[in-house]
Amino acid sequence: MTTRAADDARFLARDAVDCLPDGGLARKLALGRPLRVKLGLDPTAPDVHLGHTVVLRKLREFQDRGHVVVLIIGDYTARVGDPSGRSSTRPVLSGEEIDANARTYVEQAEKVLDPERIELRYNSEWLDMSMVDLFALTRTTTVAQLLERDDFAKRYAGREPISILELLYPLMQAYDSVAVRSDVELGGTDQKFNLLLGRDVQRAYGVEEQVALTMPILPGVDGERKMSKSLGNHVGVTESPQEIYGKTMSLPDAALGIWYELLLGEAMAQALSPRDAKHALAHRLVERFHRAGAAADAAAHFERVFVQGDVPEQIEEASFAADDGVVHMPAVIADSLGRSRSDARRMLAQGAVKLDGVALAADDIDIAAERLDGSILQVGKRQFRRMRRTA
RNA sequence: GGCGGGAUUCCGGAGCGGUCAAACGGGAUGGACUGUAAAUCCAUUGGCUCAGCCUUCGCAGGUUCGAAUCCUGCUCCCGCCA
Repeated sequence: MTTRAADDARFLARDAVDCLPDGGLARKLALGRPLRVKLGLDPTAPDVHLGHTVVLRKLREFQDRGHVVVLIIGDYTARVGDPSGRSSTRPVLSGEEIDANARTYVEQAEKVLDPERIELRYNSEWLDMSMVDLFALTRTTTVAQLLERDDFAKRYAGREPISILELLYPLMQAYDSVAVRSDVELGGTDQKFNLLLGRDVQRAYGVEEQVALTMPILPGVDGERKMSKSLGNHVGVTESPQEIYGKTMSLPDAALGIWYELLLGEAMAQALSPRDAKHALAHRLVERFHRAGAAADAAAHFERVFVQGDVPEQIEEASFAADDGVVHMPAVIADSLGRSRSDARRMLAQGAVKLDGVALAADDIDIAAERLDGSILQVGKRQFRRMRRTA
């Protein structure tokens, strides 16, 4: 029993950065009951991306061993809004928006998690507390403790503003752990402080302390910075097979190893060339989030459009009108691609516009409608429209 | 409560009476190249009926032939002292 717990603990913590305190996870597992493994979700950004799946995959491992995942929708915190001053525009959301976002989030998370072993909770359930209760919560922690957190410490030292509300966020998150009696809380390494604070606060409330398990941060498609939607380097799990495949292929070779490790949970086969390894990775990621066969199609699309520089199989249609048999290209490009006309003119001037694969000259501003009708308009490398005349 | 600093184009950040649609960096887009939507190099980056015109520099007024730049009021933000 105890040996088994130790083995399980070793397995579950194998790719974690921290698993605190030492031996804590094995002790929890030795209790022999299903553990409550907590993950907090922010319902303001309902797009689950590959970075999130690192933690979700870990949760899944717990589920597969009979434990329960407690997903906490931070609806109350979202309603309060804006934790970091003006910097990150985090709008205050309405109840309906939060509900919708939460549903979307869970739906997407279930691409990785086992829906049968999820307990879904909303933190408004317990955070909508009285001042007296809030004071009790704030009494558990000192400002000095909160200032231990890296970003607070930096901003405090640099005399940058830190709002009281922001200081309260870690406490609220910690209280979530009290409320759901979590045995383990997961997060990225950037959550380490918050997860540990959860232990302190649980202890203050006389609740059994949770184990803090942190997973490495997945770098985004730029291979450098952490994957996040706001940095625009993310790959969403709901994106099209083509997008997932293409974005994965754009990953710098240097980041390949980390992606293999964190997303597939295995080392990259050394025998493969970076190119082949990346294709294999892209293939498996697409398969994970889409129907069987989608990966092969995406690979074919990639080969065709990016490697061969060819036209994709599926092209959106765009219509144009031409009263006098002549069309004004800047207007057509602007209308069909959603750019401004000035931008369209620049594209023309730079030779970025092709009609059926043939580049238009910079002075092809007005062209015959017959020439455009039925042909494929291409702007840049990857925007294609099949043109149809309407008038 | 007192004193001081600030609000600029997608972001950061110059500019401090004309030569400003506004330096520079980031991002984005396009081109070349490539196994790649990577890297690198080059170009573009407010709008338009485009050799010109129109709208931008927190908001509202004012001074001036002329203002992002000066003045007044307002809004918001930040810091210091108490």
